[in-house]
Amino acid sequence: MRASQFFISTLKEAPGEAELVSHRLMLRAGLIRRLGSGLYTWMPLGLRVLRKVEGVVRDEMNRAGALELLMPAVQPAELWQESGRWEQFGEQMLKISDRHKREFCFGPTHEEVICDVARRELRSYRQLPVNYYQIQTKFRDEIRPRFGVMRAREFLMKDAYSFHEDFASLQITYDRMYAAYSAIFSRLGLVFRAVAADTGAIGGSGSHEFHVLADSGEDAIAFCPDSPYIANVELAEAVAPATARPAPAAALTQVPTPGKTTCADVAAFLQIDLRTTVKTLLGMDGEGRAVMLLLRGDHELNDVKAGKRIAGWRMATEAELIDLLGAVKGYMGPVGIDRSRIRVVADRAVAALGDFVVGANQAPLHLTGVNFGRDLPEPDAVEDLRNVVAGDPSPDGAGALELCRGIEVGHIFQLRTKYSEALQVTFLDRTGKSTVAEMGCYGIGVSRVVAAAIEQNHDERGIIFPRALAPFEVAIIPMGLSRSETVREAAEGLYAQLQAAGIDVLIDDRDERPGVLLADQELIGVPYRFVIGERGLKEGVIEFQGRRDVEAVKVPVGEALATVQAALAGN
RNA sequence: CGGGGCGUAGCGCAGCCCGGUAGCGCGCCUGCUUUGGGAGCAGGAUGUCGGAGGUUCGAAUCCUCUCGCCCCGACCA
Repeated sequence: MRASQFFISTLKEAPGEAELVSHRLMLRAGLIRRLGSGLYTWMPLGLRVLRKVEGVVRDEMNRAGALELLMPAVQPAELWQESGRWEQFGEQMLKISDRHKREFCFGPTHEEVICDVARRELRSYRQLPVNYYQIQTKFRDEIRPRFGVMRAREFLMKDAYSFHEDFASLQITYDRMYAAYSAIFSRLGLVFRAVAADTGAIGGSGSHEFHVLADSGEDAIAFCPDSPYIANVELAEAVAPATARPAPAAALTQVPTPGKTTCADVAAFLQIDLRTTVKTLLGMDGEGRAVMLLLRGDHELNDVKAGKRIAGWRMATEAELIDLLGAVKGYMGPVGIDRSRIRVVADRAVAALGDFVVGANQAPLHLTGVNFGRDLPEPDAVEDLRNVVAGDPSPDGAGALELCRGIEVGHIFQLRTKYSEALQVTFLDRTGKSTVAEMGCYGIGVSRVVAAAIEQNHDERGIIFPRALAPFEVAIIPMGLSRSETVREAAEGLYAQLQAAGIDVLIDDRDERPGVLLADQELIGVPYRFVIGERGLKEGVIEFQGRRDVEAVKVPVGEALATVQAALAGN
């Protein structure tokens, strides 16, 4: 490609809207342009990158035996009513109606549609297993779109859905997808981890998320450096303390703590270890019954876990709080409450505490030296309610957990029969019996991968694309193209040579100063470049430099092709 | 949705508090010079000051309403 014939539109300064590095760089490099909140145009340069990701994904999906199809982006409401998700999906779904006032949605996902395809087409176990996939634009009306293409409302996704005669077959395909995903993200040159995950709103049983590791990631991941254990913090189990609860040693004492309404404040004020304080959270279960959650002062509630242990869990409203405990915000506690009205669920760590500190349910007072069994009844239940923290023992017993952050770029689920049941995807099994198909689903956020890759690969000059996603693999940058016939000949010669060799090459023949050409190449993230100038040509050499290299190397003109080929092969 | 903030030239911003009819840098256009790291000089173009209403002799500036966007929390690829 000739830069003069292409469209390179770089910005020296990033628009103020962009916060995240990848977002700023994508805007500055002219990969994307914003149309509205969560809506982006992929400019020619950015589209090349997006297409490269697609290409790798498609290639590996095909290799893993999946079949590409393309479903409509717009889907009729009836299908979603059938699965029960028309209402359930809620505000995230963009609902639209046609001229006949018939209702549709812009597909946020395609389980319903694929099930419709499957139930019409699949009749016999002989047709199974099948794995259909598509690369489609999705729309989810996110509560808060942000970080550019990272959490856009409209985004490009690869979604695959497999159908099986039994669970064993699903397991095989699931494992194959796991392997395919690993191959995809490896080929894309990303540092990633497959992480045990919560199944979230989509439902089902087994599930893994694929995370590109980056400090800016929105997900927290717990892993054990001494074992293969790795899980999303949402799911990671906080194991019960190994030590038994100590016997009460201190007397129950009421202490005034004016203005100290958080555990940290109270601990600092009383000069005690934060780990001996207990925080009290009041909420409601799905049936409107009050539940009090007890967590150690240094721990955080894990909402996903709470939701799983207590069906319909939500935090209490101000009014409910006043009704149940009086207006004692900041001074709530489990001592002396009406246990017939309020169920107490303690986190495992709390259950192992003795002589702890809680709010006294009276304005400026806390209680110290509190003990279960003596000062208040044992909790009604002891559960794992908290987020793990660094240093917690690994659930597999192999060592201590550490935390890192990741960007979720892929997710695979064993859906089992949740959708196939609702939408009646049945087939005749080996015995001639009508059976509901087992189902798996497998997503990759194609557009998000681009942002994640940049998040992981950049420096102060710009993007450093891994070869597999780079818009161009090599840039030829001639110094003074318009002034030097020698330079022109050498540059054009190399350009033709690289093109003939099938290398994705950009020759920057724009009438710009050298500084501009070099800066643009670096911003855009082309992984390799040749700089061709009269100075070097006099000695018969041109300069070759990898985007991460500090210095260029001088290469004899005749060896240029072999040099890039070697570099590209090693990448 | 709740909490914070911002809308002034293509981009980044100043001006607003204390009303007097809009400015800076980058970019863009023309010419000359320059040419191995985002050039120099000279000349030039560009604004419904987000929108509507109000106060005022006069509004980017004050008031009211509205729209859009960004940031922090619950969602997800």
